[in-house]
Formats: sequence, structure tokens, C-alpha cells
Amino acid sequence: MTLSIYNTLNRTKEPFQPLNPNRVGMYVCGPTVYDFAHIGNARPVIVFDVLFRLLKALYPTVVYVRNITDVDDKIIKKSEETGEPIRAITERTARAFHDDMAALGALPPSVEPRATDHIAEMIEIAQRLIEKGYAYEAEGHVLFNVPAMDDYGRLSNLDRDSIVAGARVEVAGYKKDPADFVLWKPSTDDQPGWESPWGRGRPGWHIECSAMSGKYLGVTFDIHGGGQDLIFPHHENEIAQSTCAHGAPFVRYWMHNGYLMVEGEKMSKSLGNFITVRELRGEAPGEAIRMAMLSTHYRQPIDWTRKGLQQAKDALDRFYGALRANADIEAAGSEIPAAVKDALCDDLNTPAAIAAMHEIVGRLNKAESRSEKSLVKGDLMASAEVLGLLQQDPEAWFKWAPESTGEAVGLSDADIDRLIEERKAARKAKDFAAADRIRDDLKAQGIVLEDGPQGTSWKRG
RNA sequence: GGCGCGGUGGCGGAGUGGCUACGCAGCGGCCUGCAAAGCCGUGAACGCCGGUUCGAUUCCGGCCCGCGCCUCCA
Repeated sequence: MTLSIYNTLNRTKEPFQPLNPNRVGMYVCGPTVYDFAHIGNARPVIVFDVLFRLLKALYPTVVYVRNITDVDDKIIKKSEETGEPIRAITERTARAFHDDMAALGALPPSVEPRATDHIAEMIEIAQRLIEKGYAYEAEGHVLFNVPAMDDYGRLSNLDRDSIVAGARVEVAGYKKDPADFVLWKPSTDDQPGWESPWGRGRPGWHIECSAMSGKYLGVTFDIHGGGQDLIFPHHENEIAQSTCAHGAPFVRYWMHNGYLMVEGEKMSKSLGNFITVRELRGEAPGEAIRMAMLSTHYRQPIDWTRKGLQQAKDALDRFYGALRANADIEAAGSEIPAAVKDALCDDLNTPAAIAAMHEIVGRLNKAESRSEKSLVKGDLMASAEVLGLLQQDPEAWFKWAPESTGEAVGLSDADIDRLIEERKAARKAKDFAAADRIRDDLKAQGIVLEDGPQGTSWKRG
């Protein structure tokens, strides 16, 4: 089965045909590093990580570029508010981002360019746009002239008039057209800035993605992803900049993940329901967060709930339980099973792929011979890898404890093992009352015991 | 106002013009000292009203409800 992708540009599912099958290129808009990543930021990272893994399984080379935006007015504002130097903010936040995304099981992209390392490329694009008559200088700004481009608004399905009519911000007087947007803007002495043909200044937001995607993937490349909220204006403006500057098509397949709500409400700072990945990692393993995210198709809206996260964790308990029961079996083969591959090739249908994994887990639990177990375990591990799941040791999974439990409050692993030994002795002596008392005490502290053929194992509920 | 998305069983969530995933929860059974886990079995749904059709949850039209975007929020 060949990969098909829903292309926002044409609003249909299309067979994926890479420009060069030996080198597939994809670009995803990365974070602006001024604060911890929230759960909405995590969605595209996880979704496009699965796509990256799938593409790597299908094609010999995949170049995945995800930028870091380290020059932005929000960063400047943060620095003004806190007094922390800009460079310190961006470095610290980028590190936290990497740490969070790794915890969510996301592979690092092939290239992770920083905006501040590509100012020269941005200036060059702006200059080229001026030369070709698509942009103009005004009061130290360089602006893209929207009416100069024929089919501006195709991706977002907006025409210039409705953009202008819907504008919520007062239009600056130096703009030729109200829809024009900034490529370069002047900086004051206390703002970060770089020398340019238009004086000391800094880039607009959209230009960086055009510069960095062009540098690492070429003027025309295969896939560009991001959240639906970036369709307008960010991606629309990237298209305008890149196609007009290079006179060539830009992106062949545009992919956008759906929105995320929290407990039925839009996540916003004013509602106080802003959830950072950091916070959530204290409540559940990163892999459970990933599982919850992949349990809904990427284009559907997600309502993020505590209950949903718990359900994801329970599902992973079932998967890891099967692995723990077959810990001594070596997985055979590395081919992705057809059901999982077909699901993912159908526009990244991760819920269907997870359903197929449940079926495989059922077969693993039922398998009788070692050779059968080995084959089925191979199917499971290959499926898990492309989804970025089941990448840790089952014992480690079951021993995961929430931060709030803490060492002082909760039982240590050694304490638990000691109590299990005590209970074993009691059971041997047929003192079931004592044995059950130990089990009940542990259960009250969130530790569930399971007696199996190889002895007693435990997990944190 | 313009553009767009969603409404599936108790819950989460795929999908399909007829054979109605998958998981959790429930119920019955096997297993177990008893449990847990696992296995077997089982009930339960497609917002409303029309239309097309032999037949619609699936296609078309209208309506209701929820949500998003319309210059820098993934």
C-alpha cells in the first residue's frame, strides 16, 4: 500500500509521490523559545514524528527539518519583563524543549536550524523579492506586497478582501496595501538587530521558515507540516515569499494537525487551563502522553482530559503486560505488519494502527509455542517502533511513579520487593490472611501485585 | 459577514452504501488459595428533518448544537 496524505492545498487525500524517492524532505514549524512547551505544542511534534518514522521505513533517506525560532518579539518582551538576557532565555528554553520532546518519544529531526544563524539567508530573500517587485522598503521596514502575487490566499482559501475586512489590528501607515506583511523591521538600540541594506533590524516571523527550508531542503520540497492555526497567515506567507523569490513551486504536500482543547474548553492563559508538557510529565509517563495524542487521528480535534490520559496509560499497561509476560522471548523479524502499515499509510491513521496493535497483543497473549511468540513479538515491536511506542523496558514502565509520590512518601522499590518476599513466605506457609493483608496494604498505596508463573510482579496503578 | 472543522454505543475512538473496528467500563465463564493479569463469550451507537436508493450511520439538501481561522497562538 502506498502512502496517501491529506493535502491542505487541495483539501483531498492524495497519493504521496516524492520529488526524489531517494531523498524525501519534510519541514515542520518548530517552537518559539520563550516558555515551556505546552500540550498543544506537543501535538505536531508527536504527529510528525510518526510521519518521520513511517517515511524512514518507506524511503532510504528522509531529511526532516524543524526550526527553532530564537528571534521574536515575544522573546524580547519576556526578557524585558524578567531581566534575563535573551540568549539565556532561548538557550534554556530550547534545552527544556529537547528534554520534553525526548520524554514524549520524539526523535530529533535531521536538522534543527536556528533563526539567528540564518539572518543572511533571510536578507537575501528579502532583497530578491524587492528586485522582482514583490516587496518594497518603507521607513526601515521591508514589506511583502500582497497584491503583487496572483494566487495569494490559496492555502487558507481566503481572498485579500476578506483578510483586510477581518483585520483585527490597525494597519500601519507605511503599508501600500493593508494585507502587506513584514519581511524585515527596524530594531531600536536595545533590541536585537543585524546590519542589513535597510539599516539595523531583525526579520519578520514568516521569512525564517522560507530561508531555512530553502537552505536545507531546496526551493521545492515534499512535505510541510504544522498546526492548523498556522495556515493563515504563517504558511500562506511562506508560500508567497518562497514562490515569488525563487520563481518555483514551494511545497507539494501541506499537512496540518487539528486543534487541542482542554476538558472541553480552549486552552488559554486567561482560563487558567494552560497545561505544559513539564507539568504533565509529573503526572504520567511521557509515553502515555504520546499514546493519548496518537489515539485520535491527527486532523481531528482532541479534547485533552485527565481521563483520556489515564485510558492511554491503561492501554499501554496492556501492551507492556504482554511484553513483561514474554520478557524471555526474543522478537523475530522487523517488518511492520500489514495492518499497521496500511493504517499509517492511509493518511497517518494512528487510531487504526493502535487497534491493530491491540489485535497483535491479543495474539501474543494467546500464543503457545516459543516460535509463535517470537514471531508475534516481532510484529508487535516493529509496530511499536514506527509509532514510537514501547521503547522502554517493561519493568521500568510499571515502576514509573508520579512526582507527587516522592521518595519520602512512597515505598521504594526495595521496600516493595521485601514485602513481596514476606508475602511469598506467608503463602508458602498457607497463611493466606497474612499474605492478603500485605497485598491489600500495598494496594492502598497504589501498588498492584500479580502472581504469575514466574513469581509475583508488581506495578504502580 | 467570509472561510473551515466536528456531533458515532456508559466513556474514548476508527470506519463503511448492505456483512456495524478497537480499547476502557459492565455482565457471564475459564484460570487462581482468593485476587490481579490473561483467555473465551456477551449486551449496547451512528445530532434532527427531508431526498436519492431495493437498502444510508455512510451520498445530497436543510436545520440544530459545539468549535476554529480571518496579520504574527501548535
